This record gives sequence, structure tokens and C-alpha cells, in this order.
Amino acid sequence: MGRERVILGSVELRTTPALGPLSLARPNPLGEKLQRYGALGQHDLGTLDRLCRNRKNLLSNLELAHEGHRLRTVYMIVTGVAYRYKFLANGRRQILGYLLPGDLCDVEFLLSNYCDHTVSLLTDAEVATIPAAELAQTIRDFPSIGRALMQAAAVEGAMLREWLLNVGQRDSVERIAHLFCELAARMQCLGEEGDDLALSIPLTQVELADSVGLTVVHVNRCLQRLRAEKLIAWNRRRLTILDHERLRRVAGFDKSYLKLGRSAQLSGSRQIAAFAAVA
Amino acid sequence: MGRERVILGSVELRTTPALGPLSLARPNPLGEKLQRYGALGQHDLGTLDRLCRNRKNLLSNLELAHEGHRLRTVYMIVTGVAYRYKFLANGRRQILGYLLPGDLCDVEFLLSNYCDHTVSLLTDAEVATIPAAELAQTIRDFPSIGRALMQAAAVEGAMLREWLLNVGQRDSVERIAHLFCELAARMQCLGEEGDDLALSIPLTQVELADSVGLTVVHVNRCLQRLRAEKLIAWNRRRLTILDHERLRRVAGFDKSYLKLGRSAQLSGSRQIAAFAAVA
DNA sequence: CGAAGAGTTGAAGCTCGTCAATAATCGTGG
DNA sequence: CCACGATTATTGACGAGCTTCAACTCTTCG
Repeated sequence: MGRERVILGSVELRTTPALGPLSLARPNPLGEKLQRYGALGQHDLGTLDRLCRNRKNLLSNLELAHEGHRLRTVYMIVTGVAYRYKFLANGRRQILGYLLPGDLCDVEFLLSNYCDHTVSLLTDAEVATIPAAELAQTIRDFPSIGRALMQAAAVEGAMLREWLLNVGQRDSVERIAHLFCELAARMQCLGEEGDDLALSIPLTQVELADSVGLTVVHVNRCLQRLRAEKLIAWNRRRLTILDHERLRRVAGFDKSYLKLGRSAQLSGSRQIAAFAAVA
Repeated sequence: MGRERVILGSVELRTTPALGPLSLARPNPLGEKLQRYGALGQHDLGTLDRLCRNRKNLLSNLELAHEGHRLRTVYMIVTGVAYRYKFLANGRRQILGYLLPGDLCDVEFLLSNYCDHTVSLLTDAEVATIPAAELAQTIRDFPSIGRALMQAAAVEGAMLREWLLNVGQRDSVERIAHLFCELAARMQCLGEEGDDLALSIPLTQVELADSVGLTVVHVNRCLQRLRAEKLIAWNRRRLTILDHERLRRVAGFDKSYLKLGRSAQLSGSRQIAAFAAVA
């Protein structure tokens, strides 16, 4: 595969701690997120809190799920960042998405035979471990939670499609700018973005390259152009967006697909509403 | 947008009929497909047949769903082919996937506010129209159907991720070869592929280009190389795969993510099993 | 301090895109 | 049936975008 991997359970010496507000403890980001997708009562929220009570502090580079394996536990990111990726036989890697606090990894795995991609921690992270059976029971008992989870899955699908459009059709600078806009919008929604609009995600240029389908060298040159234009700053793996509006125009970014606003829960979701467990 | 569109309801003069066995009437491809994902009883299959009883013959280029609109009906492809795509502001288009007989367009739309992409008919097609409410009721009453639909959605997600890996990391010839392998595998599973392994999908090189993120001109040259290598033949929008095994190796194609085999229903899907309707 | 990781730079060249023109095919109407 | 326009496929010349290779710097951390 041409790349080293740290598998679950192995010791990892170098860790990359999350920077800034991302490392602050938060009550239950899953509940906060799901509230965007459907009105949840106190009972629902309490249930979600109980569901996420088992937490672990894990080091960066740990694999939460490995391509080809089966998953018995669902993980929810409490603090920190994770990311999904797939390898090609020749060692090239495509990053498929980033998991921020409140994101699950991965409901889909539960109903598939095996995971088709790998999920690793980008930073040290606090993670809630949710037994599959317990999640299933919760969905069975609380339809509004199931409904919100379905909506969350739909948004994940929309992100993936937008990502494909990005990699397939935009040029290098636009691609990178679009990725930055998406991450910034999601972080802002979490209240994780500081006043200076610095992203609390410690991305290396290698990861950036694997995200947008370019080489590190070229990504580096694109970043220099974005910096020369005073759109962003970059130091020590940390991005700062200097001119949000111009960056958005460069990227052709329209955040509506992320369904971050209040409006997300207004329409839709009336027809098919929730999972129900059966087995 | 730089491209003409044919919206639902408008008259279309030029149509592209599906070639070969694709145009044969089949009983209910949805039932056949879902059986791969979970054991369905006679009762389930009968229900699926009733669900798909309303059928329409539609002309190619018709839009089944338009980006930004809301959907009240779910469509199931009975015969023919459809495809999903998104536009960029500058008119560039990324094709996100192809819908073959048995595929739904799009369960996800039902629970989202609006569709984030457009779905159009590539060929003339027979389509079953399923009222959203009826589908919801079916899922509520028949958990095994809901479970199978979830599995189908999971496979769609896996296809999308593989597609992104393809566009992001493979070179031009590999990309095209991989797309061919995927389509061939799915068609073969439908029993739609003739002895000569000719695909019954009338693809233009423009659509190929928009699928893999290349220009038409370059796609044309890649096709010539694949033809020179005696891996494929191409005439009148019709692909024939001459050497399946070598094409597979060129593409680095591994069909396991498509979950086409019997094994699909063996493990998994025990935890969370089905949708349930709520509203 | 030394080693490893991350970022930066330059030179060279291949892949792929752009422009533009021509040929082949298809569908339609005369 | 043929002629026509529109779509699709093909070809050549040229150049830009991106990759590759390789070296070097800077930072991080033990």
C-alpha cells in the first residue's frame, strides 16, 4: 500500500492534538446536530445523552474503522476530527470526507456487510462508543431520532456528491477554496470557529492533496496563490480565512447543500420518517 | 448554464431508444434487486409488485428530478437507463451515477427538503411511479422491504465513494476502464448483457467525459488506446468489452463494493434493519 | 542535538485541455 | 429515397496545468 498505517490498538507516539476551541469539552454534539434536522423533545435529547455516555480519549491516527472489516460499534466524534479515505492498489489515496464533532462513523456500516473505506482520527479525539444494538433500540423507540439520523445521512450523501463535482470539474485553486469553504461553514455551525476565522483543523498539505486529487507540490503552489491574493493565511497546519466572501466567490461555494440553517427541519421528512429496528 | 435542458412535460423530438434486451418488458426489477439484499417472502414480493403497478413510458432526456425542486413521487426504472448529474455555474457537468432497471430515484429525496442534483433519462424508459405516501406505508408494514431498501442505499453510497476515488486518483485510461467495468458488472447482474458482452447502454463520449472528469477529445483518444489494445470495441454509442479480464486489471476493478453476489444478504443488516414511517 | 515530518522551490516533461476543422452518423422531412 | 441539419466522433496543432524528481529549509519533538 505504500503508506504506514496505525491500526486500532497499536501505540502511537506522535499525536496531533486538536487546536483551539475544538478541544473544549462539549455536552453532546450529536444532540445539537440532530436538532437541526428535526424537532427533538427533552426526552429525545436525554436519550441521546445516555446513548453517548461511554467516552474514550483516543490518539490521532487511530483507525476507527478499517476497509474490509466489520463494525460492532458506532463511534460519534465528541471533540476532534476524523476523516474517511480509500486506497488504490498503487498507494494513492482519496480522502472522502471529514468527520467533525457530532458526526457518526458510520451508521451505514451497520447495515452493510463490511465497511468499504477506512476512517481514521486526524487529531486526538474524544469519541463516544455506541453499541450497535443500543443504537438500534433507540431508533426503534424514538422515531424522531431515527428521522433526524436519516436526514443526517442524506446530508452526508449530498456532501459526497458535491465533493465529486469538486474533484471532477473544478480547477486546482477552486477545488482547494471549495474544500476550505465547506469545512469553514461546518465548523462555524459548530461554533468552533474563532473570531479570526481560523480553522481548528490541523490539516497537512498532504491531506489537502489527497482530498482534492492533486499532488502536494501543486497544492503548495495553489496555497501560495491564495495567500498572495490575501484570501487565506496558512501556518503550522492551520488555515485562516482572511476574506470569506471572496474565497466563496472563487470557489463557487453555495452552502445550501449542507443544510446548516434552521430551515432544514421545516419541510421534508414527513413521508418516510425514521428507521425502525427489526432484527 | 450553457446547456439545453428538457424539463418534465415538454415535448422531445429526438429520442434515444434503449438498445437490445434492455427494452424487453420485465416483471418487476425492484423485487429482483431487493432479493439480493435480504430474503423476501412471497408476500413482500407481491407488495412490491403492487407498489410498482403504475407505469409510464417516457422519452429520453426527460428530467425525473430537478436540482432544487421537491419530489412528491418516487420513480423506479423498469427498463432503460437514467443518470444523475450536477452542474457548475460555468456550465461544466459532473455525472454522479447511472440508474439501471430496479434502481430508485431517489429515496433520499423523500427525506430531504429538496434534491441536490438532477436525474434525467438517458434512454427511452419505462418507469414506475410510486407515490411517496404509499412507499412510506409499505416500509412501515414490511420491515424486510425497508431493510433491503436501506441496503440498496448503502450500496449506492459505496458506488459514489468508489466513483470519487476513480475520478480523484486514477489516470484517464484507468478511469474510463473502471467505469466500463462497473457498468458491465451491474448489467451482467441484471442479465442484460448479451453474449458478446455488449453494453445495452447508449453512451455518448460526451457523457463518458462528464462521468470521469475529462474532456471529450481526451476521452476519444483514450478509447482509441483501449481499442488498439483490443480491450473494447465502440460503435454507434455502444460499448463492447472484448477482454473482460484484462480490462479489469487495467482498471484495478474489484466488484465487491457492488454487493452483487448472494453473499450480500448473509451477514449484516441484523442491527438496524428497516425504515419505519412516522408522520 | 538529531531525526522525522512538513513545507518550499526549481527544472523538466507528460498528461490533458483548448481550439478548430473535418468526417461520420442519425433523424427528419421533402 | 435522398438531402439536410444536428449530433456525435475523430484528428491535428498547440499550450497550459499538473506531475515528477530532487534538493533544501523549517519546524517539531524526543
